[in-house]
Amino acid sequence: MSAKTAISPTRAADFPEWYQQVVRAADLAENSETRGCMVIKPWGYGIWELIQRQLDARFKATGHRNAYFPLLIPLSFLEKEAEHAEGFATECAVVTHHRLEMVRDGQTGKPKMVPTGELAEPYVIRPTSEMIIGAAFARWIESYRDLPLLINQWANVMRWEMRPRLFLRTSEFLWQEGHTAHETRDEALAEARMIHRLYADFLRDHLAIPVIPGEKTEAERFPGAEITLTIEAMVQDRKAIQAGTSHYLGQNFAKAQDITFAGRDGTIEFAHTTSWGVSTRLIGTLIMAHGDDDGLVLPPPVAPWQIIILPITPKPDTRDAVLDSCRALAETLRRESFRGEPLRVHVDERELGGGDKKWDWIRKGAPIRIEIGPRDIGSRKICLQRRDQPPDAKEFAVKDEFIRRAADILDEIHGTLLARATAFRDANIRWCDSPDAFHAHWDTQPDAAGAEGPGWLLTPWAGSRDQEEELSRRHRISIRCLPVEPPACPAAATGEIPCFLTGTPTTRRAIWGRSY
RNA sequence: CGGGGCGUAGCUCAGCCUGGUAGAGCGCCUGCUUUGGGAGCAGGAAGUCGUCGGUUCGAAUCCGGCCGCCCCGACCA
Repeated sequence: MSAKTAISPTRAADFPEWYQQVVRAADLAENSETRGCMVIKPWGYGIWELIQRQLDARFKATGHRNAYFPLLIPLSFLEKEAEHAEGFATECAVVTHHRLEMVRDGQTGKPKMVPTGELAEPYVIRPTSEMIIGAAFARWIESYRDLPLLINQWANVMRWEMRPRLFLRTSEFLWQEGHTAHETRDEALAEARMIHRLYADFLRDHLAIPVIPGEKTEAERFPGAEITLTIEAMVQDRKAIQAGTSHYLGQNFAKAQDITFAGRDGTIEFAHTTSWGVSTRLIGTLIMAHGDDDGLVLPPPVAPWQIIILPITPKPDTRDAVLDSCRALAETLRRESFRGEPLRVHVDERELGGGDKKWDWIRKGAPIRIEIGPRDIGSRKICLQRRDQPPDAKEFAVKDEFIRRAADILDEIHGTLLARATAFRDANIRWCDSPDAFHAHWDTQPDAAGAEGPGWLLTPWAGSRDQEEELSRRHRISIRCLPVEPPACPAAATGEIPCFLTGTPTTRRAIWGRSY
């Protein structure tokens, strides 16, 4: 087996660069001419379409309906909720004109387009849609009978980020944003928590990513929210990625926008609202969670093609027979199903060297590769290769046997990825109950470019916001969440014990880490 | 937005210090040879040297502005 890897540098040598190389090698996306914005290529967009379809089914199953709201939000809308406005103020793209005029350059005579027709009121390109959707909710909701109102939108949003990274933080990104209104605090909280669990389950079952569900501290909350629930994923450089959030907004937005209803006793009340979202950042998380030094590794549920059939055609005279056999196998496999959907199978008939094709699909992360050559037709055998195994690992299987097992193998691959990611995460969360150990943990870690970052700490925590922010600044970390349930962690104490910093007895736990 | 690095062929980069209007490898195209594997040989196509301006007889090369990318930080549901 060759020691050569398909991706250079390796994860260990330079993780950020490795990430970019995987995005390129797997043909997922590229930077565009527009600053901070990406072109999502078919293989990457195919992953997004699958995420979208499968999540959408879960939203529908829990009573939500899709709608669509404007891209442009009147500036005055954003001003209505002070905390919200302040939170997004520094990253808004603003539309100030509504036409262009052709003018000729005085010296060169070259035509130039200049903006003209200044708008009386500028528009903000939505960084999120609470305000424009809230305005609609205010019109739609009159009585308690109109509640709950459960709406979701699939859309693009724009946040003028200072430091973009493909998929992880781009200026424009694709996401879904759920917005709901409820009669009572309890109902709204139940909604926010239900979606929170739905996200955690989705990442586990569809992306093979184990997450830690928890609550954000005040310092990390969504601007304007009362409670922000988050799912936090650990990726292979041990950094945390906030993979999805679900907010209980209290009556803050209802009061700012007059979302009121006539209650059961006839009095006018403010609705309790929620909002929640996941974005194309999930794809970045996926790459960093499962990718290896040969490229992307896709969990089968979101692989645009789950099985790649590679015809081996060494001789022109057997070529047609091999291709026919491959196409027939693909057709048969497509009648099999994986989790209720037909298997997604592709025959790669490109006129390329066999090795080129094989490595192309390794880099793209296709879960299963099947090779069929002239000799296999007679013997009814296939050569099976799995992306959760080394590139040269192969198994010769009887074709009919494989057809029956295909979906199970995909499940197995999913299980392998989830188990690996879970083991990695659990091995990199440590219990910490003293300030000295806490500081030492962050201070002694190498600050290299490679995947050698410090793991997470789990601590008892009863500190103040100021104390949290001081520790965060000092070590360039943050409280990722106050976990709903503390993760498996050797030596972790349970029950009411002293806060590691203040000594105040507490049952609360915090997870600390560096994040993207 | 601060600090650092960079922008030359599709990709990775050399050339820049010591100005004289472009090179390599990979990839691509063609042909031959190979063929259970990221092949070999030969030939070929491909670049307004990020952009605008300045210095100069002459700028990829020197100087300045701007744009973009990468890393670190600040910021960031």
